Amino acid sequence: MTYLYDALRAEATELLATTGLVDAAEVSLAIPKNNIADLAFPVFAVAKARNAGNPNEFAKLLASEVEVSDDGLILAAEAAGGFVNFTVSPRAFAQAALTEVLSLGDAFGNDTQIGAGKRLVMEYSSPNIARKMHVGHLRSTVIGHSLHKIYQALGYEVIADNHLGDWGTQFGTLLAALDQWKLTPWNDPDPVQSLVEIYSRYNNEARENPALMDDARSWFRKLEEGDAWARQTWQRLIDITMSEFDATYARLGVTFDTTHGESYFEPMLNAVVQEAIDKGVATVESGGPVVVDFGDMLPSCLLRKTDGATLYQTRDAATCLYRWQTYGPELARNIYVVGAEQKLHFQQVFEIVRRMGYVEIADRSVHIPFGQVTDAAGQRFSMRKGTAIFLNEVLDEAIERAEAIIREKISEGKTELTDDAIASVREIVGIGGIIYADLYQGPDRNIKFDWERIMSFTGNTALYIQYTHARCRSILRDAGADFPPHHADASLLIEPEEQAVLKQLSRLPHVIREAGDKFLPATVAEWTYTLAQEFSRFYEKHKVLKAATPELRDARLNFVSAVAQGLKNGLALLGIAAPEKM
RNA sequence: GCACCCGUAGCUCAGCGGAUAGAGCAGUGACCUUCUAAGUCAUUGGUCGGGGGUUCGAUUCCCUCCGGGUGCACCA
Repeated sequence: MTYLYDALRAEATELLATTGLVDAAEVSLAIPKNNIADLAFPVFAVAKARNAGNPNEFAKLLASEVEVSDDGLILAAEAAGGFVNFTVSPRAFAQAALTEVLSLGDAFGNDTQIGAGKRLVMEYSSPNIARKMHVGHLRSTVIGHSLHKIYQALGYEVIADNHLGDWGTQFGTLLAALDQWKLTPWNDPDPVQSLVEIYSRYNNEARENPALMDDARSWFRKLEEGDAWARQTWQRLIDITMSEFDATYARLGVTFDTTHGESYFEPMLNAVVQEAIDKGVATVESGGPVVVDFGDMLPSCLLRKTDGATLYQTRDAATCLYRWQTYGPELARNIYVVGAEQKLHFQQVFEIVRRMGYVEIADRSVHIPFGQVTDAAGQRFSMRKGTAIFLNEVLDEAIERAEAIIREKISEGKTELTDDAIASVREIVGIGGIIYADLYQGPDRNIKFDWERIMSFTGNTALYIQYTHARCRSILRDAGADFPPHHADASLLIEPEEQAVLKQLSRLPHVIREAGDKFLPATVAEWTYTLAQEFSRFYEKHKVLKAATPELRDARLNFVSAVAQGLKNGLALLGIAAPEKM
């Protein structure tokens, strides 16, 4: 897909190449700082490579040799320091920019050729069955979901997998408790909460009475062996937990294509361990444990314990191989959105797979790590200490805070909304705020969970972007039958504020590609925020409905429509909704 | 001890080889009879953790030190 953004760069490159002073391949263009120009070519590297002397002089020479054409997008080339700066022709640029946004609509920014014919597996969220989702699950869910949207925009067939924690001795514990105490948590008002309490109570009692743990282990063994009641009850635990998780995902707008929990891979583990041994990747040590030694490269790890049980690494190696076998060579990437504390784990898993001879999938597997969510004092939230904040509580609180600000604006006479509209807008604003607070920054840092910051109602927030979108839609509503206009001449949009908005709009395709390359939704968040900011500056200074001429009014109506579209598309890539009115 | 991540304005973060280091919040001062002031404009605030090095040029790359976080086989 060739966008205006691409055409502009191609034209600048061509202009430079036709001077004969540089080759097209040597030209790498940058976006200038402080809006000095629209595109820049830093000549330093080329000047040096060609022994062309002083970069400032070389830039002057280049700029003087560039001959712009009358029907091109570029108006002029000027030297400034060691740069050749290009400025666009405002009318032609406005025309082209507006046309592509309005004609592509929801698809504006997408470049489906990039991923065409390629598949991509993404593992994210991955909570544990019989537990509550807490703030710690938010990051994986929200980052994963946004990347999911971004890769779809790039044309990949994305398979989102929720890798549930649905296996392990904790299920033996729960089965033992349910059996001994004859409990039916599925009939309780908050079944998952009951499971959490039952689990905790059983473990507490087991501290006094170690025989209880033997019972738990024996129930897990029965589960593994396929005991009918154990299997049926285990499935029931999954069902009641998933019905709660699904409700949370629905609030966040998150969906998955597969939910292959750890149990799904259980039957494959023995074969994987055996294959690793056969290929000399792992060795059986005296006493029985199966060890992988990476030499100086990485700390060694286990594929099988002395008691014969498998480990996390075993399961993830099996998962990785399963995906490669199931999704085939079209699988371009196997992505794990999992906390940074698992970094070493994934290095080990990918290296095991590589040493087993599956180099392609090892190369295509990537771990997207992110920092932890801590409390205001920088302490980790702990389930055990009871300091954990549950995800549903976070969402409830966000929605309440959103409603409070909405009602405040209504009471100040700033807006009018029906009760139905309030009910919808508070969700969009509250949940959007939570998502944006996580995505607007890169994933590496730890995040201090701070209500004042994540539910701020001013500045760089989802709310600001949503508000800007609502203002755009409001203008279009007020235009009534005049929108869409029959004839609109976008070349009238030559005010600096209009040009700034259009330039930002035209960069979305580039931003989506970059976000995909860097696995970084924050790139899209920043673009969307900047677009809202540029539009707000326009909005402050210029009138749309009361523009000086009917022609200008028509052009600006289309302009506003394009901005709304851009804001909506940007937010959608983050997994955030754009309200029509707020 | 070893490995990885982070350290940029009072606070939260962009920028990651190029032009005077940018936003938001907080502070100060303006702007609503005019399309939603949830906004806009102006302004205050920086030895880019310290020190070396590579480079025409370093917040950005390399080394080293300091501070904070995380991980380092029979948990996941």
